[in-house]
Amino acid sequence: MDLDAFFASVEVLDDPSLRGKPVAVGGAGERGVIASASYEARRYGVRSAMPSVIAKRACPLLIILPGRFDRYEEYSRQFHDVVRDLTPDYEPLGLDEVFADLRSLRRLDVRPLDAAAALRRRITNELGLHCGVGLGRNKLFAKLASKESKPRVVDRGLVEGPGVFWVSPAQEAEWLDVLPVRALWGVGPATAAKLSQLGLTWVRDLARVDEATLAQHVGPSMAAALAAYAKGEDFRDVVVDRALKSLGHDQTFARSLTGLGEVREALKVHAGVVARALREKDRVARTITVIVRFDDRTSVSRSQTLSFGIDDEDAIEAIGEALVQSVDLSRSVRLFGLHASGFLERSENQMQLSFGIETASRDAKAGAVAISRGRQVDNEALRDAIDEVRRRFGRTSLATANELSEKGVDVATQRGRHAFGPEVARDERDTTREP
DNA sequence: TCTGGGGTCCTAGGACCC
DNA sequence: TCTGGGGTCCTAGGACCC
Repeated sequence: MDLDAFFASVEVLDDPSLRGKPVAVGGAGERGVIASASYEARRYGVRSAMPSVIAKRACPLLIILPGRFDRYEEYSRQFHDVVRDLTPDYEPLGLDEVFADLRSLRRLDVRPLDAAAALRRRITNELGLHCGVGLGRNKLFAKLASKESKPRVVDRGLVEGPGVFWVSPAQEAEWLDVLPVRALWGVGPATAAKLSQLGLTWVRDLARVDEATLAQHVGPSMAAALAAYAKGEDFRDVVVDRALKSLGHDQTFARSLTGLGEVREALKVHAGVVARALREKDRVARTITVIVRFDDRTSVSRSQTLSFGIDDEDAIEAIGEALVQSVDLSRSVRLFGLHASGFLERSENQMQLSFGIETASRDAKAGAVAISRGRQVDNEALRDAIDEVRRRFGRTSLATANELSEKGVDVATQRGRHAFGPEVARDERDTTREP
């Protein structure tokens, strides 16, 4: 099941004056891309993943809005609530899509086609959104069916989709027969090119090569998946409650950064974002990774794994600093990313916390972390209060003196007064909240 | 026309342990 | 003296999905 033009549709719901207009969500700048486009925009050829510059050219009146992901998450939760009423056996994929295992409906004597239609009605009535449902014997056919359920643009006009589509077992073979390999899960541009070199364009072509040969070109894992798909088989289960494995923050800059100084400034901001995300999700991370992409779009990454988990900005920044130092920054940097992985439950980390300094001294580059860990314990109450204020009033409602100085506020003259002004206090995206 | 940001998974090499 | 085979963990890079 997946929501139609999700981000763009939420924007239209929240601002009805956008209804009927070509709307997209994405980055509007020179380096922006489209994340989601309304059907009106799609009539002009606007598609997700398209560079915004191209989208504007295709559709000069296109309205490109920045994403409001907190809002999309609210809708996503409601979407999941409706799905959960149907079955608890579902697996979200991003914010706007779920795979659901409907076998439990059999016991209740509910037909999947009826359940799907009822689900669509509820999504429309309760959320004001539209969604398509694809039914099939496994994820492979469900996904194909879901695509078929959607509205389509034909000759610049919009053609309604059926809303619910079922690939029945009897039809599976004929569906596979006309399917290009590129349409399969996991086959992107690179794999499609490799397969093309082997003369494999269609799914039916895959059936005539043996898996070992395939594996030499695309690896054993991909080969096994492709061999299965060619037979209409799909070994992927619907996994309920998939655990989060990593989180991070990447930013492409409108103007590339040059030199260690500018990268350090980005690192500081990123460390704050990642640290807050870890705390919000109640995780501590053992591995910190930095990613640097240069103007020629080549990337390098550096990572370090500690013997204990961290979740505060000072520690993450300290590790990030050491990692950034090991990157040659003589070329300008279009993207900087900071990621955290190797999660521990906070309770699993307690032992490490009390032995933090001793443990850290065994980690080659983690001296700085030991210091900030000591400080973290002292400041935990303050930190939690800061998190809470930012959660309620927006990320920019509080700023450190350093951040204010960077914004040009003369912190020294502000002592004894509230050292913030409207330019930093107000989250520009949300004017309904008064800090 | 020139490509985001949130993620997951796979591969390959090296270090290390038993 | 030179050596294996099973396994885990870490690092770096790449492909892919929404």
